[in-house]
Amino acid sequence: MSERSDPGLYQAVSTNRMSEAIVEQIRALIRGDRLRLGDRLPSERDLGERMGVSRVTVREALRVLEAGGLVEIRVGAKGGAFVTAPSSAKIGTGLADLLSLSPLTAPEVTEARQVFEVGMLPLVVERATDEDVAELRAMVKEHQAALRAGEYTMAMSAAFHVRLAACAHNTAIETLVRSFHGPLLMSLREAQVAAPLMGHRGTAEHRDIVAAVAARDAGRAEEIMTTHLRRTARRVATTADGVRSPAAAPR
Amino acid sequence: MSERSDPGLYQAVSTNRMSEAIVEQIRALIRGDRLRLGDRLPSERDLGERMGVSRVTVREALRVLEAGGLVEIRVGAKGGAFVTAPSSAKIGTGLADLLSLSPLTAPEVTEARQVFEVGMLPLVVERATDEDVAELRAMVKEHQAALRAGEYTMAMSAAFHVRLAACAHNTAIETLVRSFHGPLLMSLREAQVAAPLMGHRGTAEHRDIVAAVAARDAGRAEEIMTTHLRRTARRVATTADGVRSPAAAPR
DNA sequence: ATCGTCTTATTGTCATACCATTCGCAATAG
DNA sequence: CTATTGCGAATGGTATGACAATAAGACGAT
Repeated sequence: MSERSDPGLYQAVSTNRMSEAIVEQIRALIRGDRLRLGDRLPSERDLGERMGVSRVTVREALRVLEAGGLVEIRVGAKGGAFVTAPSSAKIGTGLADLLSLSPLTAPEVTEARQVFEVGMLPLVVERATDEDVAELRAMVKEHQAALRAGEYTMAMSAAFHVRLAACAHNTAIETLVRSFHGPLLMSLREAQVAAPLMGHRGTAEHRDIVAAVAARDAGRAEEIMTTHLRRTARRVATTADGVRSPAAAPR
Repeated sequence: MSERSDPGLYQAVSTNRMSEAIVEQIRALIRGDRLRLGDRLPSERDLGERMGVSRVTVREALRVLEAGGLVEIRVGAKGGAFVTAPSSAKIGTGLADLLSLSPLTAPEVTEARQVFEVGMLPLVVERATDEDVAELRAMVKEHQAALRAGEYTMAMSAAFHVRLAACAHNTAIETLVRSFHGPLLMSLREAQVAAPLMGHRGTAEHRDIVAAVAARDAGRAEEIMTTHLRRTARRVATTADGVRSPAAAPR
């Protein structure tokens, strides 16, 4: 992590794999805007013929592109590979996969989340519409009802945070927050069961955050959110030492 | 964007593709810790036989897993698919791809970046070691020299920001910052040429940020960074209206 | 006009074969 | 005895050709 001139952007270009070369070529076409959203690539046979490779090779390339969310593949006549914008959901799950399987630990992810979710609040406060606030309020109400019914879940909490992020009216921010909640949910699901009372304070804080947003009081929102997330952080710390604990428990 | 109970976590499970089923199966094995870091999967032929599918199908599954950074594939005797932790670099490029090809616009990404890079500063200030500061200083010096020589590039600026993020000593944060810089670099490369003088103020601000970090003055660091990034944001706004402009310019 | 049905283009999968790479081991040379 | 060389086997990478499954559109029968 101490490289000076930031490699990591410049990847090893040596790939003695035909399919990888094809992936790069098509990726370049997409990045370079020569292939656009919705465009259809030639059929597998066609591509293979043009590039002088077999269909298998082309197919492997397409699999990779598909996995990366760059193309969508449809079967049947008029089917084929279509350039697609990775949906927000696709990005989210991709990110979640990456995060949950990476060497990142839960505390690290949680900390990053704190940075982000607190940092976004000024934008949220500035841009939240009346509809946003109304929906947040409804959400809190709903969650509190669920809480009384003993049906409050971490998913609800996550939904709140995502909805709050949406108030920043910035897709990038919302996507990131959404992604953060994926892997964490997994690691926290049982913690929730272990500490069901947590929800009381949690939803109360949610309510207060909404109030602060409604009052356009960024400082107060940040303050509450900081406390709120710090508690989550503590919970993470006491539950697991990693999203995927590096030295896993014996099976 | 207004789903209440956060689907997106629950994906369509219907995939009538053999290879996808295999992917899911292996992914589950990895998540469930039945396959661990460094473990070697059976050979393609072997896997195919066990699962009752052809080698091609297995290979396509492996391509997907490989693209997702879950396995690494080595050729030769004793080769095969090995379970691997996605490297930070791999995550970064995956993220970069996702970001740069998503419907996210450059202003959005920039804004998210502002949130994040400013928000992380307290952590940076708190945790930066003497070595960190020394290296940052060296970096700034180097960049200023490059600037005088007319060789200052956006890549250098990006490297600085990444190095600064590394001072938070949190891999998640560093990875995110690194990822943010990938797509942005692309969209800014020519802007840099258009406004070469920009570097003077940029490096000066970098220097001041380092000074603030050294002085453990989070407030000051945030202040400078905010200004610094706001200028970048303006540059982005005037250069392109999107990382990948949705309605692209005619070719 | 509407509803099946056929045609056709395209992906999904298979079986087999051959090449390239790499590792381990044994034969051989010193 | 040691070091080098060379061979063989395991494994991924690619090619070929074939057939099945699917979906869109054309066409024809009612």
